[in-house]
Amino acid sequence: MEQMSRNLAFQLKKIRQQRHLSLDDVAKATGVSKAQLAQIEKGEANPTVSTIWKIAAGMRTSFSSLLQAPTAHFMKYSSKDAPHVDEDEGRYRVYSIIPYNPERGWELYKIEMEPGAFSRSEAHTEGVEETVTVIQGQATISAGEMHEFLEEGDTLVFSGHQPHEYKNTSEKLTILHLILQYK
Amino acid sequence: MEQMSRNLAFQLKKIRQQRHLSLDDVAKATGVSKAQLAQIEKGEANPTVSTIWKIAAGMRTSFSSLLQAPTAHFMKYSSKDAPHVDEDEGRYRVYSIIPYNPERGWELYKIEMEPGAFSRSEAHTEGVEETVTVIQGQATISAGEMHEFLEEGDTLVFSGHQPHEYKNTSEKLTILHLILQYK
DNA sequence: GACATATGTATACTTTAATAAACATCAAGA
DNA sequence: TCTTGATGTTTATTAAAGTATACATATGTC
Repeated sequence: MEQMSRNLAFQLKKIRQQRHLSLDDVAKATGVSKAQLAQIEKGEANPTVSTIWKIAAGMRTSFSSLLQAPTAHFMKYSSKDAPHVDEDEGRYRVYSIIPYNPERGWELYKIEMEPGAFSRSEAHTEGVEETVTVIQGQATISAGEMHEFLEEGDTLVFSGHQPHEYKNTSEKLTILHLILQYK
Repeated sequence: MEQMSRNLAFQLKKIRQQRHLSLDDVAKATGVSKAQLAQIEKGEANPTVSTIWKIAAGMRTSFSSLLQAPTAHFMKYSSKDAPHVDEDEGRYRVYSIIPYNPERGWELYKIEMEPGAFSRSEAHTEGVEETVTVIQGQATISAGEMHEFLEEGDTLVFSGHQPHEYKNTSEKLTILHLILQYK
């Protein structure tokens, strides 16, 4: 996404201004054209790795510091446009609340389960951790050989590298929040 | 440089193979074309940030882990093709032994000073550290208000954010190794 | 053996990143 | 006021990133 372009925009501009350099100076030091640098600082560019490399090298800085997110944002995610997927004939519904983002490293889902609804997931890749909180209702969660019954307010954390199951063992609609954390 | 492309090539291939995915799988998960992914894995591509973002997001991984250098290399730098710059009418010569590299964060120079040769540097940007080792001869180094006389085998470390001077106070050729470290 | 499916490679094309040069803007200094 | 120089912006062109499609090569399976 253009998230990264904005980070780069911010960091480059910051470095350039801290060092009191003009676009021409930076162009000369990095070998990247002035026009392109201007575009990058405006966040209107989608540079290649080699361009970023040239900037990092010329400015004597690192990739990470160039691509670092500046500070906290103020970002609203609306459940209106949250995409969702159904399972178990529509009785198990998964809504993506916050999609995965490489900077963040995790994603957030809301899960709605009709009474008796059931879902089974195969083992994810190594290093995935699931954190489930029961917002409403009750659920039984199994991972490998372990089983746990959860009520409203309960939270379970488990490693997702093994097959696991979600089941609504109550008589009413159960709502979960699921955080998937990737290493 | 294509250093980064190689890191990306290695890391992507590693992830893909660890997870037993085909290029088509990754293409579908990331939204990046199979052809481009193949190129990237061969290290023959120079992807844009948005492409890397798509890969990181689709693979549920981070930028840093994708761009991480895999393991130690085995890389020879020849002093033959080391560029050099002269000062003080050719009596102060600076050879770049290892050029700056964003992954490394520092660079190495060799400095040759004829007897009496002299060089003055303005303050560098904040966070630069200089490490000077006398390989041969003697030198007097000043940084701000501090002065130090160095003989063969001596090393001096100082902060480069103030004006500093190098001078060969001996009767013979003095050779220094200079490491410039950037924060 | 012939067919089907899956996987990586090569090729033709479209889109766009990157450059270079001209242009606009502004602040000294004569 | 009129230059002059420095700085960022705009525009036209070129170089290459990215896509889509077709191709080659296996690896089963009937």
